[in-house]
Amino acid sequence: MAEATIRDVARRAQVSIASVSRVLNGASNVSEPTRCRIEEAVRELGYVPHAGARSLSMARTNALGVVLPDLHGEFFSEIVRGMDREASARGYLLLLSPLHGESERPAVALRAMRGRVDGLLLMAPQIEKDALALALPSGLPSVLMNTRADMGNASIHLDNEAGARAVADHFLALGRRQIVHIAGPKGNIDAQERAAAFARTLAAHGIETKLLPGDFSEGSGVAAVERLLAECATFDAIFAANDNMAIGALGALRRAGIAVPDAVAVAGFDDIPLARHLGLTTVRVRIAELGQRAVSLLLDLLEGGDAPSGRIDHAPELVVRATSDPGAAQS
Amino acid sequence: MAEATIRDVARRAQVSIASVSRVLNGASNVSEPTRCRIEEAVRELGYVPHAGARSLSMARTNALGVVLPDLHGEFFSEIVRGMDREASARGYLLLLSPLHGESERPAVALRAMRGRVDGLLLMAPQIEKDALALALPSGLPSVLMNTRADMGNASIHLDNEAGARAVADHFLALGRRQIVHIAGPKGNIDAQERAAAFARTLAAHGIETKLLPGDFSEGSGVAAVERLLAECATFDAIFAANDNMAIGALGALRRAGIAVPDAVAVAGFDDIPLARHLGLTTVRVRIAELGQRAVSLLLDLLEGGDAPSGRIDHAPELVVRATSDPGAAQS
DNA sequence: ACGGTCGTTGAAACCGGTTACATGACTGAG
DNA sequence: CTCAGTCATGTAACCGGTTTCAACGACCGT
Repeated sequence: MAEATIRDVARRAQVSIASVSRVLNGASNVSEPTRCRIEEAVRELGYVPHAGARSLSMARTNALGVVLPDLHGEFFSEIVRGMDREASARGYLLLLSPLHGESERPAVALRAMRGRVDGLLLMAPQIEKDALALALPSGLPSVLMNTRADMGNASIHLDNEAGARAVADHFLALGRRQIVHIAGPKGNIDAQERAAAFARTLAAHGIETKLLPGDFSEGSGVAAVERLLAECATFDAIFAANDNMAIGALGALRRAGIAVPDAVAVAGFDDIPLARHLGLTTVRVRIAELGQRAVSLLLDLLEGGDAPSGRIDHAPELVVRATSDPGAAQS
Repeated sequence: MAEATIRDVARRAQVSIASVSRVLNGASNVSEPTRCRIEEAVRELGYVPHAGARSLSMARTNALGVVLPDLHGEFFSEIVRGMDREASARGYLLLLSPLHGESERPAVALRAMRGRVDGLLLMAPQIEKDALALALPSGLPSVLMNTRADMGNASIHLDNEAGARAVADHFLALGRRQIVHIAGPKGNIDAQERAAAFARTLAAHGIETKLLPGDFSEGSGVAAVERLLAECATFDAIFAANDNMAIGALGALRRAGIAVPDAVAVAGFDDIPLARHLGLTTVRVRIAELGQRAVSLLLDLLEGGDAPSGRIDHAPELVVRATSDPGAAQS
């Protein structure tokens, strides 16, 4: 049988659809007997309101669009978990649209959201400012996460600079001087900021950073270390632009019989759950919290009407563990 | 300015909305000059079709509802990744609705999906058959994952029994005889099946399984081991109902100075990415593939019209690593 | 007995699209 | 020259709800 509609309910209860709608939405001005008849009809027909139709007429969907790049592993789950926590606490659903294949036009993904969601969460560290401005649906309240553009949109930014600086200072304090950075993807703003701040901090102490390419994948961390070994390079510390690569590097070092942290200290960025288990020194981002705050900001924007506008900064924090400090306590 | 509608475009291009709709959907029967005028109007107004309205009239949303329990860590990200891979490859979006707080009525989450999605993916290992039958919207094609009920719905099941048996056999082959099982949540069907099959297999060899309660969280794995130690129990192998708990157990054993695998072998279930890094022996589920297959099944159901109906079985596979075999190769 | 008020109800417009069908111009065959 | 058949286009119904507004009856005070 086809799904029952509000009209079926109305017919069965011998009332108009208006009354049914009122009962469904808990309007007060319906007499007791009528309400009962309607509720019974609803029950008998197993009627469930059609959310799509409702959002059309109310111009409100109770859903948020989430557009993420092809995130690796735990970063993805953590951020979605955080977003979901806040969203469902406030009665919203999450509509996921991965931007995978950075090649693909982001515009497509964004356009598909029109009329489906009340607001948009967009994380696009790869996209150029102009492309982004073009792709962003103008009518949709949006929160940008870790993007370059700053065009009046509410946004939340990770303080990559502070994080990278903390790692540099930490390495310096450990007395390391031959320092390697495994960078993230070329166009990625987070990767760029981390690399730049890291190199700058070291340079201020007269130390040159050896830069290796990477793409945020574990494999690229492995490759970077293998390349160092092949070149017979000497180094006593590695800072990878994210934990995934740091973990790859760690594995490669272990296989090569290089002592961590004695010979080489290693640090990552993100503090994914795995980092704790492996004793990886890293920069804690509180990823879930980042997602949660982004949603919270967006919903305030939506519900409050007035913009707390804001550009929020999300501050990271250095977590020292065994890969840089042999005596590091479990944390 | 408010978002442009199809009528605005029509007015601007001096045509009827029908023609605009035709151009938008690539219908062939529109003359070249008209098409151009319309395309230009679309561009000038920055018009983007309203997906919600479209789905209402087409009775098709191109979205799939995903209802998951409050999954832990990597299991969640892996399964969503798999689902998303298949869904977006076939042009669908994912609408997430966590069923968190198992207390909360699942019915609410499911009802909210009506009219928003074309099909439903439901993973609810906790829910009783009757409750599920009640909550499932009848008109919505659904794929059930790891649920007890089998009510004509398409479903995909993990072969928990085979997995648990494999672990039992493995422990026996290692010569372990004092074996502990850390169980999952009480009402969880996966947990129940694993525990039952494990105990049964051991019993067939005259070995009694010591059963400890758990809830799939890492902390409960820690707690279980601590309890064993407090009781001064003797044991030489632990099978946790999932990797998270196994990892917790591993940490607790390490802190207690108990050698793994020499004194105690440890195994988990799921093979989350973390398991590989920690060298945890486990049962590989290929979680992402599970999600992908579920979506694939659902879409075949939707698009093919005819039901490949099927109940698909997803076979797991034992992966032996360092926590049960000192010489285990990296894998 | 009458006008006014209130609470309940229904008719109909609307949200933004799609699409069946009608219309009218134009073409080619008989 | 007429008639059937195309083709491009427009009109209007429809998808399943919400909401405005008017109608209606009961009840009230005078």
